[in-house]
Amino acid sequence: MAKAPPKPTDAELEILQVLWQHGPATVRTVNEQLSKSREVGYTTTLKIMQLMLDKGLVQRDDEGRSHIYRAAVREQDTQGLLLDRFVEATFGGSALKLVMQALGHRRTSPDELAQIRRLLNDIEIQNANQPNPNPDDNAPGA
Amino acid sequence: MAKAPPKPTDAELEILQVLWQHGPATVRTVNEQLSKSREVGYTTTLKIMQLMLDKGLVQRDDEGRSHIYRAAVREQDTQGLLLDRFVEATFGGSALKLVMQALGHRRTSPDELAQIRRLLNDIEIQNANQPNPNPDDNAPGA
DNA sequence: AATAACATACGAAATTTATCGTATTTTGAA
DNA sequence: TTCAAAATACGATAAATTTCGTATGTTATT
Repeated sequence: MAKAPPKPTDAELEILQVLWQHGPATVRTVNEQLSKSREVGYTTTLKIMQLMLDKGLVQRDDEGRSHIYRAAVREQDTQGLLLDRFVEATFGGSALKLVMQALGHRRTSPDELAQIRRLLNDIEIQNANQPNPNPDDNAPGA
Repeated sequence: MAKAPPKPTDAELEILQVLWQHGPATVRTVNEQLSKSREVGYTTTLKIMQLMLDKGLVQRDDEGRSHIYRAAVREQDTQGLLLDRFVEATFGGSALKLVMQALGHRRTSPDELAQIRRLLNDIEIQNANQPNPNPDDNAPGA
């Protein structure tokens, strides 16, 4: 079984964001996107993408003159992995604290609040339909 | 005006967590707490705490034989700072996506859901009473 | 074929972080 | 006072990350 790719670094995450949003792209395209927000040399981007290939974070099609890179990890999986680590390091493992901080200390639009309410409803429906998917979590009987 | 302390590193954050929870403490005490979850040498902890002093992340009382360190940054402020950076790096700046991921991809207890609902209610009351007190505060170039 | 333009490969430097060994200082007790 | 225990200070190393220069290879055009 192939080893799971490691946690991406900050620079790698920037590149993944571009690939997730844009789809498969050349080094040049990625570098142009990155250059919109900060200055970065072409060979710097190239090098990082080559390292990402070694780590299994991206795949590439190297036919033709320039190679086409694509993300080899999914956006949601990666965000989830990073979120777990972040919650652990910063909020002592409490996702609730994170959400409270995120919602409580910045402006949140009515539309966003509505989306979150819908999500809460969905979750509660899930909970109602499958109240105890992991019996070890709770005490039996009740 | 004194410069704001920088973003703490992972090891520094670990130490801050101890100081926030335990209150002012010696290097030895902090090191003993850290040693509960992983192996770390005394002088390693000492060194990091000295660097944190230079950076302004902690203060210390150096009377007596051993120095007493205390956090110089508040827990909520620090979490907020780190959260901002994390949201930017991982979710492209969308706090909504972060919350959706945090709530959607892990089990959330009914009690936690209730707390979040209460928070949503509070926020909407705030919004209704003071729809937009300071429009320039948020929203850097989207 | 020669060449300009562009692409990749690779080595190496600079930074940051984390770690720890050793030297020095302080303090309390013998 | 002398000594041992414990604490701090400091230097150095190692690993990871980021950066970029330079060498090399490829392609299309003239």
